[in-house]
Amino acid sequence: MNKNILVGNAWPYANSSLHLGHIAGLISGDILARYHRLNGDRVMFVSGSDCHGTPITERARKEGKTPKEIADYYDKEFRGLFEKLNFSYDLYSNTDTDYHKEKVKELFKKLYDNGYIYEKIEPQCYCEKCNKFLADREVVLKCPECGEETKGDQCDSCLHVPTQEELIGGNCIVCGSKTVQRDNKILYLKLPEFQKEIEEHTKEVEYAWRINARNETEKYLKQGLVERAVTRDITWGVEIPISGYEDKRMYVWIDAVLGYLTDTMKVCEERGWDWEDFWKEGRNNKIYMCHGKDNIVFHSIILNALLLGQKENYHLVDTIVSTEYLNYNDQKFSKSKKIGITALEAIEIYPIDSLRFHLINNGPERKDTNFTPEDFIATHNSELLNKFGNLVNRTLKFKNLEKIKLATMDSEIKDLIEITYKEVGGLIEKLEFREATNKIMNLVEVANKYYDSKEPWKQVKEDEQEFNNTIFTCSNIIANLSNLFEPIMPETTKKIREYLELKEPSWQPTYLEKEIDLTTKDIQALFERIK
RNA sequence: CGCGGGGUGGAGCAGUUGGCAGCUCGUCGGGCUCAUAACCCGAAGGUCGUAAGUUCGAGUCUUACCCCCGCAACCA
Repeated sequence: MNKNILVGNAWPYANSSLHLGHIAGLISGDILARYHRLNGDRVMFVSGSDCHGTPITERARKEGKTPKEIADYYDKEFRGLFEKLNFSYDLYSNTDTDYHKEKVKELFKKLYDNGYIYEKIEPQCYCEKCNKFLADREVVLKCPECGEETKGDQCDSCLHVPTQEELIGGNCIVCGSKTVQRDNKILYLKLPEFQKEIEEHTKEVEYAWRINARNETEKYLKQGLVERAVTRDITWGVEIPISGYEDKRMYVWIDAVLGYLTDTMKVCEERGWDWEDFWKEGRNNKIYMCHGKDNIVFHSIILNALLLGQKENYHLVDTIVSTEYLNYNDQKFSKSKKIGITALEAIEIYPIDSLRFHLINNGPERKDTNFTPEDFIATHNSELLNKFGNLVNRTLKFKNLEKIKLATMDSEIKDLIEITYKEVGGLIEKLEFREATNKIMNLVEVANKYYDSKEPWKQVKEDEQEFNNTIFTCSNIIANLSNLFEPIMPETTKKIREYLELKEPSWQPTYLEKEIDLTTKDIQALFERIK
């Protein structure tokens, strides 16, 4: 009955610090992973730092460092960040490990042997002084459209994309000397061969996708898939396991998306599990991929093509969890303009669980949303502290209350709790996390209303049994909130479990089974007011 | 005609197959005193971007138009 669930979080590129927008997308993965674990599913939640590629190489050259130094710096930063955010990864690795590189080479070789990767000889810009082939972005030329000086991949001023002919005679971005044309060997992935299979698979599963993923993927499929070059003329990256390509490296997107697979293999080796349970057909499994909207086609098309090309009965990606963008005070996050804050800065000044809650409850699920410090503080103070925190306080710190005694649970509340699990679970599986948090908050609100209607401050003087029923019912609501909020606010729910002496959380109604002695406990407020 | 997203009470958003316009925050008035002045009740506030059309009936369908935001950059 229980499923094998693979949750893949996009591999952040180790070239700059992550900001809140990245986290707003990646938090989805942690919600799904935690939710499925509570459900008793076997979960593999993986990610890692994407260390290779041309941008890091360029930057290293400019700063006089090695690409590895740059990648290592950010890899370390990302690890610290995700740990503080309590992302429950089964493995967070990076693309520069020997394990990853070896496995990727095997997978690449398989594609080649199966005929999906083939060699093409094409003339390309070559710098005789630097002694290397240049990528488009490494060629400087005068834009034939607007006349501005620009890089060869796209004109910064008029957005014109130069043709191959227009690049002829451009200059090398490094040494400035005039380039010559020379024949180069390039390996291409035959994406068109997978058009039909990917179309069919997409049709089958995309009802569960975010709308932007459907639109974007359908657009590419409609245009018809085109071949993609999968080799690059750089020295920083995964080697090409084909003879004659010793001086080239793999296109980063190929090795990065295969990281989900190599991470799974690694964890399974360590745990004695069968990695194929997560990646092959007929294993009662499901694959989620979580990332921003610009990553969609790499997961919905390229990764699936790489899996199909193995010809080994791989299970394709089921669900694309693609978020829109998060803006900061109505502007895009920008380092140079100093707009927004990095994730590291955010976790220094804001409570982690409140930040997680706010990024979900205010997250860019269907359209770009806006993060402002004022909104965040409103969420923290008004929603979390006033409603949820206060409910816990007014119950567990009721004046002179020494014990939560076993009593009779209000039956309507009991029904509501049971319904809430079903509804919230359904919403999470439909990727409607915002609505899921609203549903849980609804239970909090009902609890506060119930509390007021019972007036326990009167009951305590007039009818002890009724008073005990009220406190017992509220305590049980809180106990269940610790389950329901577990995917969203793991630190807070852990505190509640300590207060109420609850065992491991799970996605089913939980009720106190023994008296709780409050006199021995130091009950702290769950949230502190931000002023 | 480049592509895409969006315009709903002060703010942020829901509104599935067309059927009395909802939620959270904020504001105002009242209640309570268990609680971190938190909680509860009530009220005000919208001609659903504009115009025309289809319909017994449109926020929801059709057409035209207006406005905002992405799609280039260190950036998801």
